[in-house]
Amino acid sequence: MRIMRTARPRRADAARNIARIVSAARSCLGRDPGASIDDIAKAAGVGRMTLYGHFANRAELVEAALADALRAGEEALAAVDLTGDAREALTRLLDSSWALVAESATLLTAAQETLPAERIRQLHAAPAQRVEDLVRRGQEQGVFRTDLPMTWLVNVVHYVLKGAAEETRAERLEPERAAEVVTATVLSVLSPR
Amino acid sequence: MRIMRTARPRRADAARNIARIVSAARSCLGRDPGASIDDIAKAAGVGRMTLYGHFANRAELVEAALADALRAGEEALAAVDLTGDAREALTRLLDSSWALVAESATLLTAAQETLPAERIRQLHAAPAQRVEDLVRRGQEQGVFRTDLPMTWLVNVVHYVLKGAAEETRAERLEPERAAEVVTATVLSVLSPR
DNA sequence: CTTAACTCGTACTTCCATGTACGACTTGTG
DNA sequence: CACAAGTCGTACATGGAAGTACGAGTTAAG
Repeated sequence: MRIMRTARPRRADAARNIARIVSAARSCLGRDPGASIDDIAKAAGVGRMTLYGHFANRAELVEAALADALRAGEEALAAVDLTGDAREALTRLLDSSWALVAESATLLTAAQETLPAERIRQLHAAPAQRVEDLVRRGQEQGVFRTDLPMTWLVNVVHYVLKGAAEETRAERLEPERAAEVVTATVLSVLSPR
Repeated sequence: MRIMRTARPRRADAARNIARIVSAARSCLGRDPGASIDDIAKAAGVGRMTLYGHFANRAELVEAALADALRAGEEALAAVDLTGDAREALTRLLDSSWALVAESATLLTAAQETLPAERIRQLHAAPAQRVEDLVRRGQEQGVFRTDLPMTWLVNVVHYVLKGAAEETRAERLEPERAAEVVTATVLSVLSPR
């Protein structure tokens, strides 16, 4: 996104187009990680040149799309009540996360091909921290296991979510059951032996 | 691989080159799913034209590489004792699978970008069946859960293995601990509540 | 040793996506 | 309404990888 150094305010139509482009990028890259700039511009109902007017290159666009998806996710997740029994809190968190992750799993793949790993890690810091805090709290309550590395416990949640997204896409798992299956699986992984 | 219709025997040097190419393809695609034909030919110590003499296109080559990896896997896994307690059998199977899957996870990604999903499913039929049989036997013994769909139980094993491979590559998980962590995780997922 | 099989360099065509350059047209905004 | 801001089509330059064509040289096998 073009940097406005001292804030000559952006024109309303430009702002609207940027929003449409980012949204189109999220949905196109969410379907096909290799979607071309052209595809995205078309999906946004905008000329390719307009797109280049706002994003200098593919990487900038992908980053904006990923950042937007994560921002939307943060918003939804901030509303989740994480107090009380850690297992129940995790269930609530997964219920809210499921749709989000399923939607953006493919987008993340696209990002991994374009953006440096470090940048992606930074963008994910907030949601990862949220899960880590919850897992730690569960460990202190004695309801979550402590015999595996913390990073693994946190990331395996992500892998299970991604797997479920793939199973759903391949129609081997009914979307209605997905959240339940994910929750049951993750709780099993986190429970002490 | 060029089809020999009525079996004029292949020359020894050609057979050797084919083997080198397939092996190079496995290792190149195992590092970078987007490796070019040229890269692979170079890694095999062979001219690009020689490669095209044996494989008409990229897809054929990728398929040969994947098939070879799976063939090697089958060989190793056929030796595993799957009798007795299903949990112990699964532990043995995972110990042997771990290195194999870690090695070929990226190759599989490459295949998914080139080959039709159906073809990949076919190639994986044997190993998937092996896991499924074992899970079913565990269920009959009452040591594995029955409240989640069979396809999920089978595939989640794969997702955990792939996840562990990624964690290892990112150096967030020590290779020595990987097998243990995978086993503990998978056993937790499969155990009844 | 003869021959067919195989190797492999060079050079070429094709294809596709990225990114740039130009310029005319349209539309918000003060 | 005037002008800057923004749109966007056409055209072009670049670059990388795929796959083809040719042909001279090399080598295995009977």
